[in-house]
Amino acid sequence: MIKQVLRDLLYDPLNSFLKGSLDRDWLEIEIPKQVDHGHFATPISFRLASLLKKPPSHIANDMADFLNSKDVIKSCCVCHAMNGFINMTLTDEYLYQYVRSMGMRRPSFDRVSASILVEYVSANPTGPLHIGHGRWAVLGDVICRLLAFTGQSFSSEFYVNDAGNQIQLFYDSVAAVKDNKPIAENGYQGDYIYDLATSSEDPVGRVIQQQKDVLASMGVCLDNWFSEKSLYQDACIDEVLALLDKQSFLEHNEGATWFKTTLFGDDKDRVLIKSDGSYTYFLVDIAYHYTKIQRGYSQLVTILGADHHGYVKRLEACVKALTSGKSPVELNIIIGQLVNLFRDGDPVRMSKRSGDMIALSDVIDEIGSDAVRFFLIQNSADTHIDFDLELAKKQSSENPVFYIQYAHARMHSLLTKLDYNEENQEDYEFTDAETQLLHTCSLFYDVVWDATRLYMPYKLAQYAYQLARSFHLFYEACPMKTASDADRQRRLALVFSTKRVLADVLELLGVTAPDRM
RNA sequence: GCGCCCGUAGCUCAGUUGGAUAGAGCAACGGACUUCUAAUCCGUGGGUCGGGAGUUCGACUCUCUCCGGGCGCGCCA
Repeated sequence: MIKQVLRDLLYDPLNSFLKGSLDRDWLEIEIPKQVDHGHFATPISFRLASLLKKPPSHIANDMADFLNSKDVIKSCCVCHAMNGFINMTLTDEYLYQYVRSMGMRRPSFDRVSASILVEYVSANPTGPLHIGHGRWAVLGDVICRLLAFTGQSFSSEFYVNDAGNQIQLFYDSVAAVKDNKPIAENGYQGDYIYDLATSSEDPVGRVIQQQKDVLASMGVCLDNWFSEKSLYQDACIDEVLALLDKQSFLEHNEGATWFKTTLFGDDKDRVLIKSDGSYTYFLVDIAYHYTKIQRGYSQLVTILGADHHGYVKRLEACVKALTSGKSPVELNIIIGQLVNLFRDGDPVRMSKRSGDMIALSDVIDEIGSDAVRFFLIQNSADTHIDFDLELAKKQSSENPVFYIQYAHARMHSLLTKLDYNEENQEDYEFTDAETQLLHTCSLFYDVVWDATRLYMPYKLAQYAYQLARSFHLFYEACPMKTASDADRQRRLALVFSTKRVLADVLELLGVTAPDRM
């Protein structure tokens, strides 16, 4: 990672400047918003101001002078102090060699956690997935791709709610249609119920298969599909009750058994065994989380829709109680805000119970997996998405997916048509547009790492756009066909490196990187 | 009533341990195609960061309060 490289480069000189009192964490590397402030900058003088009792600008000036006097810095970087910041401009050759080295090997990323389980989608198998499920799916999938890319130990899982009241209601609804009886008031009413009723196959099994197929059609494959029903067959529900009881987390009241979740910050205590003796969903879910912990995961990542955020405190209480007195397990819940579908500005209804809903599969059929994935991943999970189907279909500059893919197609075209020879590179005098492209490329691993450790995959989508933009700009400013041999080979080398980065980015996003469009 | 999320340019959004003159894209307007793919690029205009108060060298960022929008608050799943 380039920031790490710079931090390592600056640490020793600055530490000697400060006579050995430099804390590594203070040496923060930023990317200036304005290009004339250099490629990178550090605001370290602000941190040191109170310690040294000098104004930041003085400290920055002294440090920049000191750094520029050091041969090891001077060979790769020019430092200049401005407004208290130390701005750094890397030499073209250093930047180029760094970007080139990125293609040779990946850096060794830190561990996020010893072993991670990512649970996502986990929709009820009582009907088709909708666009919101699509969002959790892409979120989870890109997170998993990032975890794999950065060498983490992890697994992904879909929790199948194939037991309980809703399932019974679903079976009843299908059975009613088969018997030519009306579906109950609170039953499932969609057209798909009538389709399912024409088959002798188990409707739940068919819905699960359909969900798998839809996810696969958008490039989402989970490692494990965990059945809720299987929990009833194991002894783990009893084990969980015994475990909670032993630690006095349970309470019997009004004929029911309660879990004192208020001990762990919940608003009120929750029922686990109803007065009629049946189990609540929550109890079974605790058993599910018990198995996660038993399976040895040290971090549990769970993606929930915003319509379930009221459940967060309960889950946190559950994990805290189950690990009480043991080594802690980190629970990391990501809330994805809801998605509203629009067509030409008009909202499209998505009620599960009514017949007129648009399923995720319909959206994928209409606009394609690439566009669906990109539109669902490009914003922070915290923002509500208004997803306009007509916009996503447009093949124009309004549509970022095409902008990015077109960049890749252009790169491929250049490299095949202009006969790039990797050995011919010897010129390191880059123009502004070339340097700017190199700089953007150099940030790739840093973006990957931020997106991974913060569980913010949208940062990667934004980087994809930024990289495509840098490239299109370079493309306009730097002709290759008509350039001198030296210019052409230097630029093609840059195209070659950029293409590799962009292909990696698109692979991480699960969006195709077309060679021609 | 309580809890979580959001409010930044006409629109969609970045801005994450508080730091430079608040940034992009789209849309609008004006330009560039005998070309390596114009699905592109260049230029212009556009802001009381929802309102107010506080914390300090410094606040879009932290605290409080109010306003507006979304979603939750079952012995449902």
